[in-house]
Amino acid sequence: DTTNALDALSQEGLSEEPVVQREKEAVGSGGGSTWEVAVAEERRKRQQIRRRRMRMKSNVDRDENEEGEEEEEDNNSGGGGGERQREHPFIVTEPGEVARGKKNGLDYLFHLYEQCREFLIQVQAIAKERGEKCPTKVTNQVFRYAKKAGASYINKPKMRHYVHCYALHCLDEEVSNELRRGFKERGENVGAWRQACYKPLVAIAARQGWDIDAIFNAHPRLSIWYVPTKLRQLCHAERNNAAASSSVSVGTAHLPF
Amino acid sequence: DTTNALDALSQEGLSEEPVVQREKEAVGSGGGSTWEVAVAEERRKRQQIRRRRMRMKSNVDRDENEEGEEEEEDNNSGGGGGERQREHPFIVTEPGEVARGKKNGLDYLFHLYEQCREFLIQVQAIAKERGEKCPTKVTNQVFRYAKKAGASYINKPKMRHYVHCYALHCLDEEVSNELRRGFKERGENVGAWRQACYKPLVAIAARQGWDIDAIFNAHPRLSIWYVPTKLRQLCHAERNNAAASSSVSVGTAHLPF
DNA sequence: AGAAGGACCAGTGGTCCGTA
DNA sequence: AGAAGGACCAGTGGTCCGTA
Repeated sequence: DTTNALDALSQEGLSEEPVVQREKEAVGSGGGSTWEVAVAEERRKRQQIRRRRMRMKSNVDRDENEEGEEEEEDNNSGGGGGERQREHPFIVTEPGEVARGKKNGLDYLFHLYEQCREFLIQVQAIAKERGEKCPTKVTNQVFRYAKKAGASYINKPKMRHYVHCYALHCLDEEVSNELRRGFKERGENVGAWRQACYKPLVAIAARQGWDIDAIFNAHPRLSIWYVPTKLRQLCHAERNNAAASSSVSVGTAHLPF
Repeated sequence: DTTNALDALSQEGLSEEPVVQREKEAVGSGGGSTWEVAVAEERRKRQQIRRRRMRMKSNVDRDENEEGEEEEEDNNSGGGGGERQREHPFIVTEPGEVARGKKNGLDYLFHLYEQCREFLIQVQAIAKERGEKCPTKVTNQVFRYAKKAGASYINKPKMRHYVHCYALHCLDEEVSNELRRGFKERGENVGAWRQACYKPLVAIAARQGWDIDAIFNAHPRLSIWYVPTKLRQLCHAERNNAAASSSVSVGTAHLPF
């Protein structure tokens, strides 16, 4: 069937890329600024803790090596033989286009969401058979099941990262397709395309009373995914903006306070 | 309003009862036996761990007291002034009957479920206002909110313990009321009444295709409560029993294997 | 620089079991 | 003996950040 064809298409050859350094993540736009400051502070604190822990850990590693032979330098094999390989990174592709080289396309990305749905359906069937609690969403349990079933290329951070892109694909395939074509043409990277998916979704929410949860739940393939935090926040912020500006235009006719 | 009247009714005077010893809990009836053995073993292991931890903890307590003055004997005040008092225990009451003495009646019990619903509605309103994730069930968050709002007599273990009793009250008030009258008349305790609530619920499930989750979700006041594990298990076990015996009666007409 | 995902963390559902 | 509930625990949703 077509499912496995797509799988095979994107699975040959896995990547090993060079390393550079790390950079601070840019803060997303479009929210209340005091809130963002608080978030940034919190993040800074955690980073400190993490770094301290990290340093301690590497000390321990060194200590554990003190006795025993000298390790070969530049040895990155880490002990065992089969290091788990990463998936190829995504690139922006047009609908129907297959990614060339060590890349995966967006049809493949969306296909992963369909696969998760199938795994959920299997988990649900098993739960019902056993009379156990039956998940309605793609939970940790489903990701675990997918891994056991051999779909090691499916993981939670990745799926959560692109949920809103899949949402746009479900809710307005025309708009989604046009966005892909535009971003491909301009040679934008996946991150830029991903960011751009938010805006049309907020526009859809605006037309439907801002209830993004209701919008997700009304769609049979989308209802099994948790609404991403950032999308929810954007809808909320934009609703407030819209309300504020409409109340200004109303308010000036009557009284501002 | 009537809400506060009921509250006041059950709040005067709090209990201080004598202490005896502890006993092993009887295992519930009506499930697969190999499974129950496994559960019992698991429980035994945990008990050992817990007891060991307990012993260590009381050693530490003693050590911490070593320096400092001798404590007065039989001092159970524990340091501060306002020890938190427990609620009066429930007794089986008829519908409309108010419990006498240091007891609470079952109308009061069911009233607590209505109060939780009101707290949930408030939590939902706040979440929507803030554009945050909106709970559909009575979650930890709701219990925390209830406590902060001063309803310290509401707590999770208690509410979860009697959910199925409330379910029967919601789903078939006639049957629920008759059960209460019968158990009161025979002078049964709350535990016995609570156990007896399972059977009519399973009968209701049997009539509706065994889907206890669907039954809970279809009822507006019940849908906000998680289906209790034991009720789910009983429905599952009974469904299998029913299927087995019907397949026997069918099987004998054709072939047993 | 951009991206994939191991691994962490705060707070959850669930309920045991020391306590009154 | 029967019951109320503090407190624990395994596994969750969420996502950071060291890694390729």
